Amino acid sequence: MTTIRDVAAKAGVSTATVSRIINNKGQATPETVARVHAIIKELGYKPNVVARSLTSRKSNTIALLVPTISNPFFPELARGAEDVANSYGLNIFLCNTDDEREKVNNYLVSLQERYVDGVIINSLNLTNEDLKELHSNGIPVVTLDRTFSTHEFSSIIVKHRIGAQVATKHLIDIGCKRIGLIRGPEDDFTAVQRMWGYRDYVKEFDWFDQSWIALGDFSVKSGYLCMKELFQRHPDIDGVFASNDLMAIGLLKAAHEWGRKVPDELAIIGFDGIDMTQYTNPPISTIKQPIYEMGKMAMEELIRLSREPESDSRKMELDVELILRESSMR
Amino acid sequence: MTTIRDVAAKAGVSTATVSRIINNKGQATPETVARVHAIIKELGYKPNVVARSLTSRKSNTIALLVPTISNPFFPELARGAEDVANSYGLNIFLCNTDDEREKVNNYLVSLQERYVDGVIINSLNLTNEDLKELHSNGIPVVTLDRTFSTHEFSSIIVKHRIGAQVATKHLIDIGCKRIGLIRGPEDDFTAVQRMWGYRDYVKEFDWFDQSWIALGDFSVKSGYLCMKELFQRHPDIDGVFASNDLMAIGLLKAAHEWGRKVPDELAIIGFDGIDMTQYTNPPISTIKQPIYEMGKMAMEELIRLSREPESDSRKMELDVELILRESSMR
DNA sequence: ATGATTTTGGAAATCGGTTACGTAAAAGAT
DNA sequence: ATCTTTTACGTAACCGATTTCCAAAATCAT
Repeated sequence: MTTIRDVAAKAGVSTATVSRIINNKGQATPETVARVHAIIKELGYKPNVVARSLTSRKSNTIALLVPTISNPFFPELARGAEDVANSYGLNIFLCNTDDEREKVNNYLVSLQERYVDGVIINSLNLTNEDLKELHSNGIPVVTLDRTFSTHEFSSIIVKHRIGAQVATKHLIDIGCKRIGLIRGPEDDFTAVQRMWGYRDYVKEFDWFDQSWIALGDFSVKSGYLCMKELFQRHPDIDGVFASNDLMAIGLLKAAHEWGRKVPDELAIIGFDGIDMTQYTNPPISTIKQPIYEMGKMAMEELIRLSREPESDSRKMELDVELILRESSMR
Repeated sequence: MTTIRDVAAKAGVSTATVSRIINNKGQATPETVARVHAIIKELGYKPNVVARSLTSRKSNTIALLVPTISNPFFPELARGAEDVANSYGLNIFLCNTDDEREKVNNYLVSLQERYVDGVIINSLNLTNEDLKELHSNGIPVVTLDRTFSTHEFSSIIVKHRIGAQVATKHLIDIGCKRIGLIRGPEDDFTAVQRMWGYRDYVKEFDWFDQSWIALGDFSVKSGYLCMKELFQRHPDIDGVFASNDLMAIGLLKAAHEWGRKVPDELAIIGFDGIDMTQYTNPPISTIKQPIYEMGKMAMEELIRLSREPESDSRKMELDVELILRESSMR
């Protein structure tokens, strides 16, 4: 391993000079600069990133906290973030929190110790205090799909409520008369938003009441179970908005088993826009979120924040898109 | 931030002593140990991991190199690895290589600079030299689904060929007379193994020739396209082994479009055992790999290697399991 | 009680950089 | 030609640990 001292010795200058030249701070004669660069190349010198981290308190590393990478929503997001990170020479720590308070906390502690340059976080069980702490340590944060009252960090939010409105309206438009909702977890911001979007459109119907809403947990299986529940409660159901695609896939399976023809007897629409929805039978209509884009934007925002520490945080809202497929074509 | 000096000062000892006590090396009076520990607790002192890395040349970090986390095979693997890592207090760098030589290379360089403690790698375009270099830097490596002649690192391999044999035999057993293969990329080790497994069983039939093999790239779309190709070449095809589940899903879609009833007119089996196969219509039979387990084992092996630097590397082979579902039930 | 051996713990170098401060030389001003 | 300002670069402290080497103190042997 060649160190900055080797370079300095061979170039006949001090390590300070070499350091200055590498980071082009301060000034130096063109000749010195050239000579040092030549020797750096000759020796194949590369600054030790760990040593740099120690003084700079930066690590060229970003942490990505997600509930679990197993949920197909997140790999896409991670990929978007990683692509940007990679192009800036940053590495990514992958952290699965399972939405558990303790894991979130452990990660937040260990990440700060490692001088991460920023954190992208999508997780329940994230407190305002966590974020304050990061902020006070000068670590920029971008939250995904969460809102907080404080304005010390940026966030990216998808228009869940509007998306859910579009989905519900679409079912109404194609002639559905009894529309159920399979919602997500009660403490999940996105699930709540999507539920409101659904309610915005069905609340005026006199058939509507709470019993048209089944409580799922965003897993395929829960979509399946919730659909069975809805069939039992309301044999006359003819349309369902599943608040994510995985549940829509489960729902579809339940519909087949129950012998309901999709879309003719039961129209279906999901939310997220994961790849798989186009390959089910029939393909499932969905409200597509710009997942990859979100990852990209989050990372870009983080990079911006770390380059301009004094700049204001931003709240961004992303549009969703209705993707029409066979599951809701009549 | 409280440093080791703060602790030393308050305890009235030197930093050397504190360091020794923390890492319990050397000896110290029980009283001193107790006092220092008390003060550590009192001050909430935590050793700075970056500073530690600088001297130890270790980072408590493992890198995971995968082609792309977007492929649903890898999140599961990553999750297995992360769970183990997390329980040992290690963090994971997620690296998407897209199987590109340049990305692999860039990562390998930057990871070594960061003193990663080990690398789990699943990627084509990985050369023996890359591995040698890691080895000479004392960085343990576990490769997944790749074999190399050198024995300086561990590897975990799934019994692809046997799995493919089981799959093919299964199709024969249920009465398929004309069985096609949708294989994976030519330079992919797993794809080649699975192809051989298929050939092992069909080579004896006189109907068999190369035209029963379509070349896919492990994506859903390519499964779809390959199936169309096979239908055109062999309208009498009545069974297909798709060498991964994503392609099986694409294939299923093609079968529907082509009006072939699955499984009665066309039996289908995939490979991998990704979650989604149980939710398609019909659910797809598959050869299940222990994906999560693989990630776990890889990480455990890596930890073993880094704790016992002199120990021998291991080559492990994992069994696969035939999962029977409707797509191949007659 | 004295010398030999073992414990305990401190001083200082080290890991590989960055940076505040200072000084000598060069450039500019009068 | 002299004084001031600027430029170029070196010295040394520092980031926060670990570790080698060594001395003082404690324990043991005779």
